[in-house]
Amino acid sequence: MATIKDVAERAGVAPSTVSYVLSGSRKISEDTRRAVQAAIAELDYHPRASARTLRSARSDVLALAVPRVPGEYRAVDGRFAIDISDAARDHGYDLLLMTDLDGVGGLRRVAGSGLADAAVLMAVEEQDPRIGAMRELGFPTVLLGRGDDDSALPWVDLDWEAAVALALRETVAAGHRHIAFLASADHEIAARRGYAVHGLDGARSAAKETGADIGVHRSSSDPDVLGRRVREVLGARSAPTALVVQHLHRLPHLLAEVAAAGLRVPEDLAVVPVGALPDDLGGRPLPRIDLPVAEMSSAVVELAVKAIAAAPPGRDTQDDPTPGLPPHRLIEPQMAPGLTIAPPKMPT
Amino acid sequence: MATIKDVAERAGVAPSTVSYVLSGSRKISEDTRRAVQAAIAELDYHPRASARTLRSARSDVLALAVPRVPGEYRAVDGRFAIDISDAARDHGYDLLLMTDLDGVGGLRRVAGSGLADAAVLMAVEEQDPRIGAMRELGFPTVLLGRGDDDSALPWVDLDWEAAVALALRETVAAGHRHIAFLASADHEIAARRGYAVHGLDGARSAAKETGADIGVHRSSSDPDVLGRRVREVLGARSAPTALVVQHLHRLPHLLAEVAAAGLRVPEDLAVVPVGALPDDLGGRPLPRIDLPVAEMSSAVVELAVKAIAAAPPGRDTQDDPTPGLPPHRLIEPQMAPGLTIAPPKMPT
DNA sequence: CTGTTAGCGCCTTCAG
DNA sequence: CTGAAGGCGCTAACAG
Repeated sequence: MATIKDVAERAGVAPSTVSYVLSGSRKISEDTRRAVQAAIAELDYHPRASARTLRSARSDVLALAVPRVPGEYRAVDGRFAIDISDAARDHGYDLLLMTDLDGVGGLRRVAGSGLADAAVLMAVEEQDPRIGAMRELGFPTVLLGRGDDDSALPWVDLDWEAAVALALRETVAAGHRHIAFLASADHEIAARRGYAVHGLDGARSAAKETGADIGVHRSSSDPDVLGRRVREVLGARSAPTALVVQHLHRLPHLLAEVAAAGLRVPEDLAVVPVGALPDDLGGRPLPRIDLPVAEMSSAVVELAVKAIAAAPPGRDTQDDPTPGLPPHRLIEPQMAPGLTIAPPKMPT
Repeated sequence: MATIKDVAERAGVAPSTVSYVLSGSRKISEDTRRAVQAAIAELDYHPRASARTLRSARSDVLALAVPRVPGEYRAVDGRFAIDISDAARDHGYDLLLMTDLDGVGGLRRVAGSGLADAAVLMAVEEQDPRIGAMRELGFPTVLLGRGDDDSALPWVDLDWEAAVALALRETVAAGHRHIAFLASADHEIAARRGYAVHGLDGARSAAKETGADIGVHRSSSDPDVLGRRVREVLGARSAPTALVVQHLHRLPHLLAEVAAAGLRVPEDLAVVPVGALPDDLGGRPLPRIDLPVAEMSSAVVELAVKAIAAAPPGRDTQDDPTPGLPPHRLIEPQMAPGLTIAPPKMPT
């Protein structure tokens, strides 16, 4: 294991010179630089991360806190983990994956021990205890998904209101007049999750704006309940010609219900998912609004890096009066390109 | 940011005493211990990870190298990342997610800088350059999936041969005599990927053992090609009554083809996926062999921890003659409980 | 049973 | 333009 001293010796210079060559924070003569770099290559020298971190109070690591429900797995978590890792790398950071079953303990440890410089909190819930804990510690933290209190911490989220409104507007533009909107599940709405609430808002404003007949229906995580509601909606007297779906967890199940009702997609019923991951679709090329994972990941890392710059580690910025609101990024939704919403069979 | 010195001062003891209380590597009187622990709690003291690592040459971090194809995302990668993180935590390790687009560079850096104590390599390919690089560095490394050379590094994999054989045997046991086995895709077989090769072996041995008519067909990552082959198989004169599928990437597409051929599942055709993730199934309760992600994750972390213990960091063990073969874990496949394979409509 | 001390590898003043 | 020195926080070998 080569150290900076070994490199210096081999290059015939002082250790500090090697350090300066590495950091570039001082002018070094061309000859010296070359000698040093040759020595580095020959010895396969790598600076010890721990020594750097100890000195500089910066680890160049971001922590990603993934919520974990035992026995359950949400595909979106893994997807974001990978993309956020890519984004972090682009900014010179490594990513530490925290899947803590016991809530806030792991995050406290990582923050307190200086293992990471900032945290990204996924799947933020109302009254998430992690938010308070991180604020109390004065630890730079960014939320993926809006919390209830916009002034608390920086955050990034898809603009769910705009997304649902866009999907509905496009559906109307395709000629549909009777549209069903399948919103989030009961318990998500009851918990006033951001995406659930804002999605409903979007449906409301689209209905007002377009004047179309838009029926709003809640989903359910119980397949049986969901199936019953879908059958009700599709079997009603003035059945919808299009279905805009925000609750995608059971989309294949839902499509099976549609098929079982004797309806073909999209001839009899256009189906438009909102906030979709590729896996949600079961391989079907539906017109849709994708969840912009890469863009959200990039944005959340950018905010994390900014938060680190604003709160230099090593000093308690706890009593800092937070000059102004924390920043946020509301990501604009877009229809997936290259697909069009089929028109209704018989326009009414 | 409290240090061990602050704690010592507040407790009226020496810094080393605090250290000993923390590590438990020395007898400490009850009174002293209590005083120290009170001080720790009052100051909310956390040991600096970087200082510990610098001293001990151990970071208590595992690196997970996830292969990345730009613009592509494999759901299985995210799934394993989360589960391996859980498993690492159980062993006292944190997990660093490496999604390096430029191959072996990131791994070298993490290994050389001491950021991690060991690496887990996902989705190992034949002739994977990362394997040689890690061996050369003498860095503890474990493979998730078999490489071609079993003596190279410790590894963990599902026993794909047993899995395919089991699925076929169970299908035969359900009464089927004409079975189609949809193997891995052309390019996977051409590349001699472990799971592809071993899956074919399993089909061969099951055919011999049961005497059933088992047709082996290669899959394709091209949906059109796959569709054509499936139609051929299902439309043949002696059409199969069951389909055992190892290539799950396009399962929903495949099921759509089956439906388009006018066949109902499972009445007309039993479908049995092998090595499935929940997402692969599109919500359908098919009889199947699941990919045992949790078990594989746990096993891979165990081997990584053992590899660390065998190669104490800080000393070059490069010239160690590797006393005996590296360990491995071949995970035994199991049919998903609570589901049965439907018998054929008209046994032949 | 507890205290003192040296040093892990690096960076960054300060001197030359 | 380069070198020497101190200290980041912690642990483990030496005292006592």
